[in-house]
Amino acid sequence: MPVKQRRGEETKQRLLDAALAVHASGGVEGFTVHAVVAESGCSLGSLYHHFGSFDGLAAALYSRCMAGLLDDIVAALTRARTPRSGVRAVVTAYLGHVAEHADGARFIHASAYAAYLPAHAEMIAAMKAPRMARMAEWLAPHIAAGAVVDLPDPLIEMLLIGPVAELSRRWLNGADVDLARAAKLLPDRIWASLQA
Amino acid sequence: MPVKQRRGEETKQRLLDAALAVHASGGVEGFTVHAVVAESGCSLGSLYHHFGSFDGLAAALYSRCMAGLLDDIVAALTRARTPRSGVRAVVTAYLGHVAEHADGARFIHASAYAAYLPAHAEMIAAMKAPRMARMAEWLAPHIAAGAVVDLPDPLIEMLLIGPVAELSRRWLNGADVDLARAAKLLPDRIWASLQA
DNA sequence: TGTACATCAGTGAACGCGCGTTCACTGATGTAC
DNA sequence: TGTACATCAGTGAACGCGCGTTCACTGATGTAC
Repeated sequence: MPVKQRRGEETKQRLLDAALAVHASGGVEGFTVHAVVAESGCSLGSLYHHFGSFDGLAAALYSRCMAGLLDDIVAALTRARTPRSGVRAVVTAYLGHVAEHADGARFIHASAYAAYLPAHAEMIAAMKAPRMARMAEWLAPHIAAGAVVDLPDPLIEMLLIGPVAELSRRWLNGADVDLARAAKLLPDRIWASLQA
Repeated sequence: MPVKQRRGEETKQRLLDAALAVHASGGVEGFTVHAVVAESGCSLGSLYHHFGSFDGLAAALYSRCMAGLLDDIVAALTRARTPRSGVRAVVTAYLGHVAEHADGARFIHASAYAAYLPAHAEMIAAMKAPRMARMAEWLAPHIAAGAVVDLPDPLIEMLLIGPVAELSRRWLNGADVDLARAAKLLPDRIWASLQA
């Protein structure tokens, strides 16, 4: 049986950290294996040893960033009781995460049309599925009780996440947007669109 | 004085058409000068003669696609009288445009974090400004009359466009989404979030 | 406890491919007189 | 009307750079007995 060594995990994390830093400072254009390796202090061979390919590293980084975002949202949602406070929790958790982890959020958004997502679709789906399920479980009783509109599957998510995601995208692109103010004003407006 | 020749404009359009086709079939990864030139039947030199660089061509294509989308939205909005019908007009026009010009919409969305947008920011801003102004003009009296919520600048746009943009992104990425059904259900929900 | 050994982890020079770009050139167009 | 000529438009082989990847190798770790 294969016996993993501890330092291997440390090296992987160091490479992922370096990749995020390179993407944050150099954008999609500066995001290359050689730049990541130079930033990390690890060797090129180590990167390939642990991730198999540069796309593999990018997919792993996406997965780590997205897990962080979803975990923050799920945690906030779990604390909420009413659907209205649930909407507020999701919106503020999303915007708070973006503000606090701007580099990770930028990487997530910039990955939208990248080839490494379809290439590692199963791994990413496995990461997303349980977290999305917890959100759906939270929401279901409120839909059943008639408090939240009963819409075809993705539309509720679109109404809830759409405005927040679009706003984050602008802010991440350097537009002059006040996230804190949006976190105060948007929840009630979005709740209005979801209330039955 | 420089005298432009007619065939120049035809060549430019042929190159832009080819670029869109290449992006549609090969994605961001297949989107290269050589692929575009091969698809177009024009020469590499012609591309550089007219666009200066490959980024220049990409920016011009983005501008053409975005102008098409905004023109459709503005035209639909102009026909509407009430704010409620205006919201419906924008949502259906956006989704209709995406369905009918999927390649162009995909190029727009995939360009979000590309380097050629900041590099040609003035040209793109010049294309957007008058169209955005017409939408703002349409909306202003309804805000003044107290029919639409008075929110800080980008938030109204986020509430209106966010869910639609996010849904389009999913559909363009191949998710199983019913755009026609969304066009029927979303407008009233979005209107609920904008009504004062 | 200590030594042998299988396997994991790490190294970095070298490679080949394909990218965006250049450039010296020919051909087409439209204006001047 | 016809010819000269300036400029626009189009051509494609060639170039160099930087990308992702490979590979033969050394070193570290942890288990077996």
